[in-house]
Amino acid sequence: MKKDTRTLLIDAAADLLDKGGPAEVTLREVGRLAGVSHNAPYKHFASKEELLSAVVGREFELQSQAISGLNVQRSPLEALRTLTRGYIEWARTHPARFKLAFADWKHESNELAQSAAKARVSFVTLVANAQAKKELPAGNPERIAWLLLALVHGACDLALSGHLSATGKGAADPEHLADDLIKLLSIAAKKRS
Amino acid sequence: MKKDTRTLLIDAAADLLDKGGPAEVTLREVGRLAGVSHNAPYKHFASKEELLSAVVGREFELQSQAISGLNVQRSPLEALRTLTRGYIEWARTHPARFKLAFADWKHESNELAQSAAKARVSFVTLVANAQAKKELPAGNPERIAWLLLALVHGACDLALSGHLSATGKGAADPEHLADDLIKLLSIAAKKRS
DNA sequence: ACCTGAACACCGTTCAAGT
DNA sequence: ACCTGAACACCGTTCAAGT
Repeated sequence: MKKDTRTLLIDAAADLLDKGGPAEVTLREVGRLAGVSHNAPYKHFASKEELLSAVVGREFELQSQAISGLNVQRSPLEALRTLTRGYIEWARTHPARFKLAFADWKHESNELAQSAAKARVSFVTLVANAQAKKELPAGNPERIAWLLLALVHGACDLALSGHLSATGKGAADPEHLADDLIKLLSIAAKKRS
Repeated sequence: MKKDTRTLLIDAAADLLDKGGPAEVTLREVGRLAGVSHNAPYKHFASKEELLSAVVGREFELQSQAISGLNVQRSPLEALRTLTRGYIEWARTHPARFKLAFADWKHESNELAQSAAKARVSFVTLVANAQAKKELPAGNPERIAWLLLALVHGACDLALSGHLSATGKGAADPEHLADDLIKLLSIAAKKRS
């Protein structure tokens, strides 16, 4: 099955992005890697920004599939742990895609917002499941989902930019911080109100 | 008191950055705003990246001064709340500086790392104070400081890139999420072990 | 020591033209 | 419908020269 030019262009852009960030993604090199001329991309994307947006959109799609495909774990809390691990893994292996996914989108495409939103719906469901089993405190599940996501995202972003490398015993990597928050949440869940 | 050229260049770069991100910061325009030629910046900075790095360095310096200048509040917990509010305010009013501060620094200057580290020392001290008054759970103060910083940072980053705008009752802004975490921490502090 | 003006290589984008 | 090659404007960077 041959890939169409559009897909080849996105593949090439993703590769270059991984290699050296958005600056490394030149339309000339993208075209070369895809085997077309340096401005063939304009027949598929209105601008370089739209091409990069397509790369990010595909990332969100993959992520939302990964979440949906999560096997039922021993407990909802365990599933949440797996989920955060996946997010951290993604940020570590594809830092440029991670950074770009949360960059400022001047022409914020509606399509991009939708694929991102889709990826988060399953996440909120997991939280609600954990609440039903009293493994997380009561309250709006979206709010708790945001709390978890914000922490994991922030820890990844700080780690990637080298702002989290504590020395010695204070060492805190994203995995540890995520576990810390989940622990705090389960403590609050067990507290009699 | 006349500002020297170097300061004028940093001022101009910061202004352009606020206006439209790093792409808007062209050395030609920086020079024009500073009243010098388009390549005079090269007599003060080795590259555009170093100029931007200087802008970020100044931001961290200002932040560390702001933390040090925090008046003693009614409680350490209240001081932490004020601190997070300041961070969020900074991210909201200068989103481009915020994003740039945590971008990938290819030539990660040692100077930049130091000014960032300096800004965090006072933060850890605040956490330790709160622990001494039993307002935060025991444990490594750095670890708890990272937890707070990661959450607030992540919430700001998600909010800026439009990934946090929940609809209706699930609405979560950085301030709410920060309060949620501080609440969770104080619950854990009060729990008998 | 600091600055200027010309020049170079590179890149995003446009356009007229080809199949 | 999709692609090509030339061309344009812009930008980071370098260099020889000025005070």
